[in-house]
Amino acid sequence: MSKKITKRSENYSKWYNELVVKADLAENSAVRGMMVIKPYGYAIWEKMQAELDRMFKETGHQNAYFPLFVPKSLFEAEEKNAKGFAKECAIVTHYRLETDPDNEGKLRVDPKAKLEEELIVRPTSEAIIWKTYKGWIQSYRDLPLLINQWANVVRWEMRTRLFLRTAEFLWQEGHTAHATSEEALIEAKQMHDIYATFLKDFMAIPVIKGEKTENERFAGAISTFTVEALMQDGKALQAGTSHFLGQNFAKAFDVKFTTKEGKQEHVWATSWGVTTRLIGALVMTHSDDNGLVLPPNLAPIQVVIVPIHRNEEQLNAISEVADDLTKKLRAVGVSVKYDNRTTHKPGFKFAEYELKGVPLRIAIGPRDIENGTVELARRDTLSKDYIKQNEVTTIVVDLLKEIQETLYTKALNFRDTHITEVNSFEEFKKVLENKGGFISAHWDGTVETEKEIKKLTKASIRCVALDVKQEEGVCILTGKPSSKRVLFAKAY
RNA sequence: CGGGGUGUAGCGUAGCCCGGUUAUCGCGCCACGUUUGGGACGUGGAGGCCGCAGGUUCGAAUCCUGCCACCCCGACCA
Repeated sequence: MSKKITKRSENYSKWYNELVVKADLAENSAVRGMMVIKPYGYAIWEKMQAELDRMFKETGHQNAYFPLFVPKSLFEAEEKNAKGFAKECAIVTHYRLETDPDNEGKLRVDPKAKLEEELIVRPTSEAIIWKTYKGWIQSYRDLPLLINQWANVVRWEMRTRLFLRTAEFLWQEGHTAHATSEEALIEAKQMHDIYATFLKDFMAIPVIKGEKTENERFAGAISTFTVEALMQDGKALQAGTSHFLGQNFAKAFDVKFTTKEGKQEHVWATSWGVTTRLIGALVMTHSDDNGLVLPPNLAPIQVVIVPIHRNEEQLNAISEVADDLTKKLRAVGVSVKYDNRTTHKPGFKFAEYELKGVPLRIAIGPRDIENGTVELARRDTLSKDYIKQNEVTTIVVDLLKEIQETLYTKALNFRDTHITEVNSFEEFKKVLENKGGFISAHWDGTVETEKEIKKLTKASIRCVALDVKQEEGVCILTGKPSSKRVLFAKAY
């Protein structure tokens, strides 16, 4: 059995197997890069959704749902946005099939059923949402409008990658409208903070909060705030973005409101989103050679109980203890699975739940029944201990908290030791090649230089950190003056 | 779309250069029995349009042509 993961760097997709599979839709199908999220993977997404949704609602947002299809004329209304996504759109041109007279039992597109106007499958929903907002906003009393949508979007990327860049993905997209520029900017920053907090507290992933350069900015945005994470292989991953859109969309869709003073003004907008890519980030941040390692706050199963027995009599005695523990743990909000399958041996189950990243495992055998103990094993450290049955609940609760913190600390430590300051282009290339991670360097602030560095090294500017300190220096490529360092990295 | 690589059972593969019995092996799957404190063992069994189409040949997994798919690297991107 070769389920054990031997080489971490080889391919993260081995870890994904528990969570997701590539969609096997049809032979010769043009559909590529779609994924099927398995129940266990989807359960993680549901937990993420629940926590994010709670945070959104606590900050005054509401959920709504907008259509999947965007008429082309609507889509092209905001020019920059349309241009940015034009190269990766799926387009609906017909609405009916008919039996193919030349091909028994087959269907073909009915040429008479051509749509007058093509429909774009949303790559993002700004257009359709702003078209709708136009009808909802008349007065300053209608503002702010704070709406979020949980949806799927389609981006027909030339090259897809499981989890990180699938052709269809799930996400949430928030779209807000405000009376003033200041208020919109505060909203964009607030959501940026919420993402950083979510990543830290639930995913145990440390992020760098920063702003994107003009070159990396969202199409149609004035500024893009990003949370950047670092994966175990030294590559950076954009984990979430929040955009200040200015009045671009309000102007494109003519969304105006009457101020208190009776003046007509365009509204100010934000949009922000995170996607199923976060599951990829989770996997690539914490997992080890034995498989997934899930932070307790997101693990669908936090504790698994495995019985060890020779006969039915023993199993019954163990089940009694297991059921009791299950009840007590559930009472304090711990999700527990008692795996009493008799079709698999304990060793098999141990390996299986390690692969699935279950944070804690309790094994109960005849010896434990005699001694009033259980064996408790941690997924993160792979260490084991015998503890008293009557102490299980308190120890488990504490340990889940501790594992959550340990995972974060470990990831933070890795991240911090992989931010390297360099002062020359030679040094830059050397660090990039040998160590990876973020490279903090001076840059002259031009798009040309950024593109040139990317061309030469494949590294891009991930962000200008919000907490960056002013510091005189010279651009590592051009030698022109620079007032602060920016963070470069190779990215997914 | 450009460069490189790979398609053999659910998964991983041998065979291909040099054409020739019934296509190899491991995992997984099914049945029965013995097992169960770290991925059990034995016996028996099922499962294959050898990516697709065409060609060469007495004969093709193997040689030739075309196509398709997937993987890696670029351009694009959350």
